[in-house]
Amino acid sequence: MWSHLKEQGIELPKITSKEINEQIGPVLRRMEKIGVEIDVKSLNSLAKDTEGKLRKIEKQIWKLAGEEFNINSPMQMAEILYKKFKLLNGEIKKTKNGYSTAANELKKLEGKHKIIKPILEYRELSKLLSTYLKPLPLLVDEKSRLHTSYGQDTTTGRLTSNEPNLQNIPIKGELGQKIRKAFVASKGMKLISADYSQIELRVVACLANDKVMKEAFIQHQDIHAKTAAEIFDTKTNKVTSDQRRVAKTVNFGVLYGMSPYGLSQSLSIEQEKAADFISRYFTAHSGIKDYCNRMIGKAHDEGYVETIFGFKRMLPNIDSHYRNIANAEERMAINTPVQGSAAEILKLAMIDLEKKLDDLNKNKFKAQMLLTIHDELIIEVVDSAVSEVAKIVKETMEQVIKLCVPIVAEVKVGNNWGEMKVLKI
DNA sequence: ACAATGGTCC
DNA sequence: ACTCGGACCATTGTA
Repeated sequence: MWSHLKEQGIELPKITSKEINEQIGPVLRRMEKIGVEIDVKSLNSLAKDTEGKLRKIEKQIWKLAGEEFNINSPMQMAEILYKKFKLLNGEIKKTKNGYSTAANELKKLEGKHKIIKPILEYRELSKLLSTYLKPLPLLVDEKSRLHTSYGQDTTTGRLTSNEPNLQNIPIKGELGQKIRKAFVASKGMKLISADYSQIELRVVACLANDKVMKEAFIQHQDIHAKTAAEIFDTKTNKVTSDQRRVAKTVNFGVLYGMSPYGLSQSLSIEQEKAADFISRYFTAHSGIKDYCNRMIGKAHDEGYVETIFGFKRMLPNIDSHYRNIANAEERMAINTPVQGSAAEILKLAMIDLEKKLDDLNKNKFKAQMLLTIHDELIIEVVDSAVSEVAKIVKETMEQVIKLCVPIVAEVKVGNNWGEMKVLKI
């Protein structure tokens, strides 16, 4: 399938998706067993603070609503907002049973009623309280370490994490940051985080052999700014931060097989505008356009698509006469090879790194992998070996496979997961 | 026990 | 009219 990659100078390690998954197994079991240390006191203290704040906001919301109701109930919330206050402005999405009260929809009403803001704040805090602050401290072992379980049963080849899920620990917002800070290195040790920079876009640049995108990565350009220049028809150095933000969404959209509707929703713009962005994007990136058509064609012809190491995803409904079902599988046809190949690259790097750390630990213990979060690794390392290990991690990740563009991993170090400093290597 | 809704991450 | 890719989990409300 991907034999054409060789002609681009890409060298694939001689290994199959199945072998990667077999070899990553023991690595994952070891990471599960080791676990990650949590500052339980800090989480408990944050939980207390947050409970207090929630009680306050709850009262405020009830006062504005003129009655007491269960803020956690979308049903009761819709009753208040849409029946009592008639805040429907014509652009609120419907759910199966009524009008949505999802945050995205409520934001459209922020200017219309004072109750919206505290509701959004309540939602954020109560989410973090009930999903992270309350449960996590109950799950630590006698050494205050938290042990997740990694799974491999996904449709794209990504790993999963559950009981607890450590792949969706908050990062946004003030409280989110504080929660990350409660993931700490043991005494005398540091955490190293290493994440691939735009690995999926680099992968698709190669899968699609897209001239413009390849050039951008080879020259280490700001890919989102460059895309902004293309779709807004301006110079890269004249791109505004707003234009760049839009372009970033467009670039993500590519990976998801974007439709004008989907793009318009995530950018809160008109569909016509979104369609125009997409059209300009595909004009600038004919390689990507061809790639999309090739994957859809393959799914039609063969019934599946696959990653660079041969992980297959069946797409049995690609010929459905229900356009929405067929369209959904077309998007999967576009996304799966990208997301899946990127996942395989990180898994390969983990297999490599495990061996190197084993060697390093032979004489004296120095470092161990703790977590994997799709394009990121968290490693715990003794203070004295930080720079040595950081270098090994970065090189392992960047050299694990030769793509048609450079692979870049950013390495950071800190005493906890919430405040890490970039390491120049 | 289960579906619906909503929200966190990459 | 089309309701963007991949996961896990909490809460509500009904069965």
